[in-house]
Amino acid sequence: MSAARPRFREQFLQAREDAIVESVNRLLAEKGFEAMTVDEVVADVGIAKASLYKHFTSKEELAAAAMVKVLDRALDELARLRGLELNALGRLQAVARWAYEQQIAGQMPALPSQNSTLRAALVGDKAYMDRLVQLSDELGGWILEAQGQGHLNAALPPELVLYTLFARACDPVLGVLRASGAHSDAQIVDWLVTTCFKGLAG
Amino acid sequence: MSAARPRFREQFLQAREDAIVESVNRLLAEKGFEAMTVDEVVADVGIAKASLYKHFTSKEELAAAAMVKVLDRALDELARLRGLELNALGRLQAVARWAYEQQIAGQMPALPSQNSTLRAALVGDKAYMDRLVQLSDELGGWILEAQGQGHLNAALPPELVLYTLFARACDPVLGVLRASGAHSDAQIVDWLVTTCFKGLAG
DNA sequence: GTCTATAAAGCGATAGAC
DNA sequence: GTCTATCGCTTTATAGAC
Repeated sequence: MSAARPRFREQFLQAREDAIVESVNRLLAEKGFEAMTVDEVVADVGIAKASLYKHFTSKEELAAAAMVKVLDRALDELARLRGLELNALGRLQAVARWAYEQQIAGQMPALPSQNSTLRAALVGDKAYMDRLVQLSDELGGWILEAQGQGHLNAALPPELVLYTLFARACDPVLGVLRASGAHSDAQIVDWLVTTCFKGLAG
Repeated sequence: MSAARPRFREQFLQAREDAIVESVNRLLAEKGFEAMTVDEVVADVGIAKASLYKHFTSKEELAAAAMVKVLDRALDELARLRGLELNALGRLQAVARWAYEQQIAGQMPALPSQNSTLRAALVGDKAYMDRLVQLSDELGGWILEAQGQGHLNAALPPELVLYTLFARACDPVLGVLRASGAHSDAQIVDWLVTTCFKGLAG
């Protein structure tokens, strides 16, 4: 163990890890897990591949680190929303809006639900699972509250509502609609929040 | 050109191609485009890889052939629905229901919207594009009709409704809800059709 | 057209010098 | 810890005999 200025060294390494995770987050949002290569990540950060593997032992662990970060941002947003004067439905709609805005900003990593080795790495990651459970618990509470107030369809199982919110956070409709270039980002987000909660019907 | 029983030979080759496309369709529905390997396809059909490449010149072309088949099935369903006594909204809901049932049956191939080489192969495939345009046109007409009758939210651009229907056909919510094992397939389909058209709100 | 065998390339991960 | 160089594996695609 070196004794000389361990603080500086520590901070430098932490900053490098943050840079890696930030690149991974952006690349995952851009192209998804399978299309993202470790070579791209290291080229983007400007380090050698072997250096990256000193910080993270696998590509899956990289993705897990990015997911931890996005879950932290989501939990921060939930905390912020609790401080506002909104009912449960309003908070849930605000969460959906936040997720769409993250996606527009290129900050919403997209992971394939099919990849088994990735899923195994995620469920084995305590930092990830803890945050996922906490997020699900808090949202679950809001869902029950909104259903009790008659603001959410009480005939739907809360888990269905929760899964739907998670799925809509990565809704590909946003991307194709945005690529058409015919509407503003704000307009698109409004429409998507509307269709999520009120559906397509008139 | 051989002159001996060309009909039989032709039919045999057609049957083999059909078997290939059927395998591709199932594997695409199971694991998606990137996770599906050509080796799996040929192992499933029981032929050599070089034989497959005599019928299809690339993995992308395989996927396109599977998409043509599923679009044909969709167009057949649209023709069937036109013969029923349903208004435009009812037909659109029936199409959504049909798509969910295809997904449950493992017959709805899932293609990544990000893969650029795949997209290029698809837009360059006339058979695929013709069917996609025809399907979009017919659904677009129903959407306008339902909006005119006040049964669909007329404030939403028709393209948004169309993209949403396409996206919901591959909605991952169905898979995770089904994996939980707590509900019947019919119940899940009903819920998803409801959330698609009426949203989560009560 | 179908087969066996192999080429060609991409990618995740690591060895070993510094 | 970081680098260069490379391993080892997977996967797409093809060559050449039959």
